[in-house]
Amino acid sequence: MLIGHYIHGLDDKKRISIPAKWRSILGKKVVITSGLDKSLFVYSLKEWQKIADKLSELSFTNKDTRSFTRFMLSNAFEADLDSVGRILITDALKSFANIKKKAVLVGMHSKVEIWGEEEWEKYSNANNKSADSIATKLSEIGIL
Amino acid sequence: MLIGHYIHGLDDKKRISIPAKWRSILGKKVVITSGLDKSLFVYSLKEWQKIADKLSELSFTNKDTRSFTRFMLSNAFEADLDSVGRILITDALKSFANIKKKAVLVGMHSKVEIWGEEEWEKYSNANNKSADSIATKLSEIGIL
DNA sequence: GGTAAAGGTGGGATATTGTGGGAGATATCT
DNA sequence: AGATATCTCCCACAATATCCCACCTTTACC
Repeated sequence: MLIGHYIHGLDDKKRISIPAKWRSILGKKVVITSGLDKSLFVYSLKEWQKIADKLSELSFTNKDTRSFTRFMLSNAFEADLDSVGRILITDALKSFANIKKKAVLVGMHSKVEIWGEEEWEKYSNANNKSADSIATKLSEIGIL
Repeated sequence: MLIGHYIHGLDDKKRISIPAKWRSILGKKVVITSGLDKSLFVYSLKEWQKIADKLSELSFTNKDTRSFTRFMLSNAFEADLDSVGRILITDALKSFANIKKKAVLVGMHSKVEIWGEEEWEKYSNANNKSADSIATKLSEIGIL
C-alpha cells in the first residue's frame, strides 16, 4: 500500500527519485501518465496492465472513447527505474503537471501521484480548509 | 504495447522515423492507411491481418460498412522500415492527414496514429479541457 | 554522540537514435 | 535508346538518452 508524501527535486536531466520505501511495491518498471487535477499518475506495470486491458476493450469506432483513450495513452510512458531508483519525466508530462524544480510524490493506494510543488501547495491549502466539512459528510454517511 | 507520443520531422524524401522503442513491436513491415480524425493508422502485419479479417466479416449489403471498408482498404499499403527504422509517407496520405514539416506519432495499444503537428495541437487542446468528463469516464470503466 | 548504513543528488563516458545526404538501381518520357 | 527524373539502399554525423560511478546528506544504531 502506497501512502505518505515526499518532496524530491528534479535534476537537469529530468530525473526524480522514487522513495525507497515504494520501490519494492512498484517494481523495476512503471508507467507514468497524465492524471487528474494537473497531476501525474504512476502505476506499477501490473496495475497499468489492468487499465490498458480495459481501454483496449473500448471500441475505436466511438468518437468519445477514442478521444479518451488518446488522452490516457498519448502521454503514457514506460519508465525503468535506474540503478538508484529514479525515473525520467518527459517534457510533455513535466509541463502538463507544471513541475519546476521540485515535485511532490503522493502515495494513493495502488498508484503514486506526482505534483508540481506549487500546484500541490495550492491544492492542499484549498483542501485542508474543507477537510472539516468533508469529515462531516463522511460521518453522515457512516464511514468514519 | 504502443504508448506515448513522439514528434518527428518528415525529410525531403517524405520519410519519417518510427520511434526506436516501437520497432521491435511493429516489426520490419507495417501497413499504413488513412484513419479517423484526420490521422493515419499504422499496424504491424499481424494486427493488420486482424483488422482485415474483421472488415471481411462485415455485411456487404450494408451501405455504411461497405463505405467504411472501402475507406480503410483503398488507401492501405505495405511499407518497409529502412535500415534505420523509417517509413515512407505517400503524397496521398500526407495530404489526407495534413502533414507539413512535422508529424506526431501516437501509440494506441496495438496501432500507431500519425498526425500533422498542427492538427494534433488543435485536437488535444480541444479535448484536454474537460477533466471532469475524463474522471467520469475513468469511474465508468472502473479505474478510479 | 559517534560511527555506519542507506537514500537522494550530481555528473561524466558511452551507446543509441534521429536526420541528412550520396551512389547505384529502376522507372519514365521524348 | 538515351537522357532525365525517381526511388531504394547504404553510410555518416550530431544530438540525446542511457548507464554507471562517486559524493553528500540524512537516518539508524550502538
